[in-house]
Amino acid sequence: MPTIGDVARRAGVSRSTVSYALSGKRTISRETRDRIDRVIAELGFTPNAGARALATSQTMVLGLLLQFHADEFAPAMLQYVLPVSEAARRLGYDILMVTDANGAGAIRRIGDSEMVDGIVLLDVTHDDPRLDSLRSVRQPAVLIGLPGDTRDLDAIDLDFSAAARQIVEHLAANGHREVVLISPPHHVVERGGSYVWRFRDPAVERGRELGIRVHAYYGESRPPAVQTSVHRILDAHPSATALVVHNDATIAALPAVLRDRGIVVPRDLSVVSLYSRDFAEEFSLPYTAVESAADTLGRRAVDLLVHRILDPAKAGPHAVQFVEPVLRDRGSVRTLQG
Amino acid sequence: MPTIGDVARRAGVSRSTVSYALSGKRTISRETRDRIDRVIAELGFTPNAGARALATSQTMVLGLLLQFHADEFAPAMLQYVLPVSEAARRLGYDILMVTDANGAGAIRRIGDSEMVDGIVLLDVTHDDPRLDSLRSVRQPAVLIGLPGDTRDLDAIDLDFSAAARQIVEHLAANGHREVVLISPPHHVVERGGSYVWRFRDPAVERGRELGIRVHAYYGESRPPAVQTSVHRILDAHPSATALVVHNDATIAALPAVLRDRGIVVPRDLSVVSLYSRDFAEEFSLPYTAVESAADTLGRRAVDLLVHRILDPAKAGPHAVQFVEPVLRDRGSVRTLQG
DNA sequence: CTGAAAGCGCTTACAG
DNA sequence: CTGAAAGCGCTTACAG
Repeated sequence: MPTIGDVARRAGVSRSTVSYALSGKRTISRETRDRIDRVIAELGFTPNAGARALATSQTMVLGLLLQFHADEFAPAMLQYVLPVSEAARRLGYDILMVTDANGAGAIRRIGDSEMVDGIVLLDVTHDDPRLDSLRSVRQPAVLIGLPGDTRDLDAIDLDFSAAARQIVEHLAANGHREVVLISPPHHVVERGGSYVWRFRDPAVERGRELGIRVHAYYGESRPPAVQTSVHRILDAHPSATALVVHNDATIAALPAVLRDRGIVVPRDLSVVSLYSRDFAEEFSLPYTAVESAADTLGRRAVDLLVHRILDPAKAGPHAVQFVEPVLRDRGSVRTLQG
Repeated sequence: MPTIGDVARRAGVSRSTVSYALSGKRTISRETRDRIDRVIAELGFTPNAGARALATSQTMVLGLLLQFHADEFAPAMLQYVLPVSEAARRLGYDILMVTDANGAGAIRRIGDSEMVDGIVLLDVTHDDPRLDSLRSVRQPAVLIGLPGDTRDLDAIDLDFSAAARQIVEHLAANGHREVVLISPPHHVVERGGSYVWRFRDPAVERGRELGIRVHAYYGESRPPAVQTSVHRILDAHPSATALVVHNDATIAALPAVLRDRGIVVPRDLSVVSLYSRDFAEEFSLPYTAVESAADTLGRRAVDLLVHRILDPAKAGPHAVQFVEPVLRDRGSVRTLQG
């Protein structure tokens, strides 16, 4: 690979002039610039990223920390990865994807060695053991998800509470008085997946206010347990008129389960859920749903992070941002006669 | 962050001594080493990755090129990502994940700027437009998948031909004479997904040799088209005794489809497929299958790549490696009476 | 409008 | 067993 020195020599200028031509940080005469450009093209010169990082203290790389849980429905993860990666590229950043089982250690490793300018943390839990590392590291970070303590950190997540209220209100407006809620599997709660209770509790609460009984259950993460659990839950509540599903694995399996039971939606049962547009497409789900907007979350997380990297002062104090969910009516909720 | 100079000063030695203590590339007295180790721990020193890369011309990062196709069943992709990432970490490498729509340009970018020491290419097509870039770049690469022209490149893939023969032979051994094959969707062929014909053609051929009629069809990538296509295909061949599925979306939907038709496997129909163990678990699939071994492919691709990075001479000429598939009998093929 | 020089933080021959 | 120095390839004050 040619270096900036090769370009300079061949163009008959100094290395600094080539550098400034590249960065545009000072004015260069038309002819010099043209000559430099020509030589760069001839030689196929690309600046060495490591050297540039060393000189500028900027790597133009963001760390993306993922955790794969063996007991989880896999398609969920991917929904964040692509939007994050694309948003980063648009802003000139590459993505260092880190999947170490020891996330806290990995953060220190990529942070202290200055491999990245910032970090995006996925799949954040209530008591996430990675947060201390994150705070100990020079680089700013953005969490996707909501931990118990967000001190010194930026976080962004869907407003699950608002999502729950929207759904319950939609059901109330259509005359429903008894509904069943299927949350993510219980092990997600144990792991500290706060979105479980941040959705469930307001759903129950808002139901109470509106005179709706909400029977809350945990779902399963995989077939065939998913199917049998739904059967069991529906068997237990024959008078419920609607099913609220906050669990990807369950909703993906639902069409088959309902067909088995001879249930037609919304004639025999109303269904509302919470999933992303991508997910709905992937599994061709016909249900009214609050959109979890993984792409919006991913994109905004990156925007936030880059903003804080480039202009920490202007980024202001650390904060939690909640993304307002949008209910997309696909007609799977029946209007009951008073 | 403290630098190697800070450590040296505090330990009362030269920077080179600290460096050698870190790398172990020359012997250091017991006391000096202990002193250095203590100071490193005290200061929390971690070498700067950019500086090290500049000095050694090694970044200890591998590029992983992914392509997301909007028309594809998403869970497939993820199966490779984790094994690649874990294998890389075990060997001391991090992963730069690149999802640019313009893969060829991205390869040049991360290659020419020396951001990576090597590249793993996923989702390789027959006429992959990224291969020219790959050849133009200094770094070695390993493809997962098989292009038409592998000149100057290492590639690794499942031996789809052997997989097809194993399956057909398994059916033949159990007395089947007429079977239906569902391949991936036709757009995968158009995109140059050679694994489609590398499986289908030998299946048909081996069938001919063994006196088995193989009716070959393309599947769909999503519900509900997946389901209706299976119904249509089965309707067309009432006398077929077995179904061979080489399509993730189809096999994931199959349990529901067969239940709809009142078909019990293997009583009424035998089913054999081709998928990974992870996939089988994710969707709880009970079918006899040749395992596509995404984890083995990912791991061996990384091993190969790192081998070629560290010792190009010993790595020998570029080659294509085929991974021998293993048929895992789950009892979904019925033995027919002669 | 441009250049010479210092510096970023490492590694590694060269010397002793 | 250890150190002084050069060098990796950039950027950016400092000077003119």
